[in-house]
Amino acid sequence: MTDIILSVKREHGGVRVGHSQADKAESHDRIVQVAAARFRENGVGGIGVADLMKDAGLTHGGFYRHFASRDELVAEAIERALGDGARAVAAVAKVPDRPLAALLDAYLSTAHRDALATSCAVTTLAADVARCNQSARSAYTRQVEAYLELLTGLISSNAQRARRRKALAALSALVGAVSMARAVNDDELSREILKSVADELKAALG
Amino acid sequence: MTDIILSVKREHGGVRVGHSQADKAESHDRIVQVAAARFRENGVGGIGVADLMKDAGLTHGGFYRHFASRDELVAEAIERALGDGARAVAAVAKVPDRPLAALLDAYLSTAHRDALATSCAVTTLAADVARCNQSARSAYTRQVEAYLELLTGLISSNAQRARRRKALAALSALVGAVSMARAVNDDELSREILKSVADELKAALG
DNA sequence: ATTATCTATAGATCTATAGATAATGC
DNA sequence: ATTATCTATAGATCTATAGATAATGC
Repeated sequence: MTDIILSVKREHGGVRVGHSQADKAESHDRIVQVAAARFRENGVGGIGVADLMKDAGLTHGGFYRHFASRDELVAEAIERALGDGARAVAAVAKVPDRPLAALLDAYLSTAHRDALATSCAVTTLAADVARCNQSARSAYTRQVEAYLELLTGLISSNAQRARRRKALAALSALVGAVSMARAVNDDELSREILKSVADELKAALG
Repeated sequence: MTDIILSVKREHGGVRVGHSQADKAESHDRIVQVAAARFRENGVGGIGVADLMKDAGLTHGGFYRHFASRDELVAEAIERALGDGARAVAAVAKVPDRPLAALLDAYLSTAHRDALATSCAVTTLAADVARCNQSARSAYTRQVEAYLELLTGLISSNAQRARRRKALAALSALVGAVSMARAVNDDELSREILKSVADELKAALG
């Protein structure tokens, strides 16, 4: 509704700081974005308000003009993280040639395994979300359903029920494979997990 | 080597407390056991030394005569949690009739989904272990290999390589299914995930 | 005048340590 | 004498708040 005006930032305490409403919206967005990344890297409990604000280029005292509590940021950041992953997956699924294989290869790549900050939150934040408030869990549930619809559409099978069941098994395998591939400290085994699940799913769903 | 003598506990500060070496070994074991349970329930960072000691019936000051640091307990407790799960799975796999189906049904039961404190650490602690020291990650890796050997032996297929690949995909699906079943806040979807993966795996591996 | 951010700090909690207490075990 | 545990506390860290500062926007 209100126009977003990109205002020039001014000096304050030696650091360029904005004070307009547009600046505030930008700051809010930046805090959520930083939190969405750092929560995936360190776990939801693994980074504090002060460090998050520092990462966002702000001081931690300003935090509570943006959020009533840390929990409020947690809810927003988890929804953001889930949305980030959703967009990435949707993009891959639009590959013209063999979208299912492209999706499986991307999800089960070492790049996805290692890029925690931008990784799929359905895997990376599963344990944290299970201990979270209902709003975060609802966002997670919607994301799972979105993945299932996407996969169901890409699976070649006659019966709708069989496709749904295969999609559930495939999504579970993706989530479990990346979880384990990150936890083991044997890189050969880690790669074997990713490769085997990719091969097995291609055979089962192709 | 040394005989474990169960000594009678004496009064101390109004609470029965033991002071023998056997008592110390018991205390140590109890702390690790409590931690293995609470870390699975609350996450490794979700409970402090004082609360763990309270749960073990001790005061938190005594902690550092048992462990050099909290991290040392984390390593021991994660190994314990992994071992607990391994024993439970091995027990189910010894069911005389259709051990594979029994294993899949037990792992994918709502009981296992809900019993966080005693649940399989390969699923429950995956994200925490990924951020842990090498000793915890080595224990996790060994446990994954143990599950794979167990599953490989239960899968009916000719080629050894195919069985190994199927075992990797099956274990991934188990881990992912339970992770998601815990995080979603829609019980119908949660049960559908568990049931569909059980059906799909039975069809793929039977 | 209002407000977005900053500086400073209160209060809670957490890891770790020091010294006291009461038992064990030679 | 040694030691397993307890009481008490130091020091660090974390969430949240209060009041100051410097900008926006009427």
